[in-house]
Amino acid sequence: MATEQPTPAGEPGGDSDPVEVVLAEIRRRGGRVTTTRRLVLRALFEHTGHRTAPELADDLAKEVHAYGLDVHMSTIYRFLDELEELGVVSHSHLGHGPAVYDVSPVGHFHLVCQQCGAVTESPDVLLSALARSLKSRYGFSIDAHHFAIAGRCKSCSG
Amino acid sequence: MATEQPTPAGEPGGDSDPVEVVLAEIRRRGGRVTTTRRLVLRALFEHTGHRTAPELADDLAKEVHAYGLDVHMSTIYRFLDELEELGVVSHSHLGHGPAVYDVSPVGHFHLVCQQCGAVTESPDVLLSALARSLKSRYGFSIDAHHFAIAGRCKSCSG
DNA sequence: GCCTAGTTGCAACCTGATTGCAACAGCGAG
DNA sequence: CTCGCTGTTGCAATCAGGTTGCAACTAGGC
Repeated sequence: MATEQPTPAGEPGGDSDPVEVVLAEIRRRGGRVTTTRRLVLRALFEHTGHRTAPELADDLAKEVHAYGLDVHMSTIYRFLDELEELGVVSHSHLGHGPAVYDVSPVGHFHLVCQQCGAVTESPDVLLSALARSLKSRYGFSIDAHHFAIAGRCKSCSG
Repeated sequence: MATEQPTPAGEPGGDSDPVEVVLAEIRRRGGRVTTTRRLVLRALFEHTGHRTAPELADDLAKEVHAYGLDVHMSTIYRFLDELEELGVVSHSHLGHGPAVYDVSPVGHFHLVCQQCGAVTESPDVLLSALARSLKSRYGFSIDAHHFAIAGRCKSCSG
């Protein structure tokens, strides 16, 4: 196992490489570790920003060519699905194009009920589409840390 | 653009029907008023919620059947496009399904710069996707009126 | 009533995404 | 090391939402 691929990043010790961490988790769940999956994960983690499945496929097409492999869209979608279940990535739909996949956000923002004061945590990813819209339209950057959304929680909105 | 304005002099008879108001605006722009368009508009205004183009088409298929007409998807999409330019509706992409079209929101929310205090207005529609996500995931209803987003404006984020 | 320019129906096409299935391959048992 | 179970992949077919080019049609100004 963990046949260390010569990682270009030169990470000391396999554990710090998020790619290998995820692969280990997959294996623990009874999944198989394949070259394709390692490559998809690498492409995902390489660029911190969001990627679409087609973009991913395109990147892989180039990199993978060196291995004489061909990575199909269906494979990518199926794997991304699995990664999402694993909590490694999450996807959201922006505008017209394809869905974008982000490596799961660590942050969250807060929903505050104006009636009962209850606070609900929501992952930042729900905000990403809005954040991008506001950024591109007004040049406005949301401050996620100081960000709370006012409204009514489930039990108070009845 | 002359969105419907409540005339101080009082509403003359037929003008109160938003469908006819929009049709009048279309005609004034040199557009043609057709039965199809009247029906699409009626279907749009009938349900206040958001509708998808396929839903719209489905509704129309039934209603229009009485007129012996057939309304094509392409026609609906083209007309919705035009309505969007007119400012009558706006569409947004939620989840996986088709885009949803809403009769244009009247409201807007505020972007507040934490550094210089500048306030930017942004149409509520940018919030609709977020609002729906929060609603379906947490049952949380955003209060758009008391809603301000904190962050940095264009000039302060540099 | 005529003509022009806006509209419509239609069919072909595009992209993103999903599915069924046969072939393949990881990896643990033996 | 080999075998075989089972997860994974490639592929082609399929689906859905959406767009476009074009010929036929018609609203509405003259």
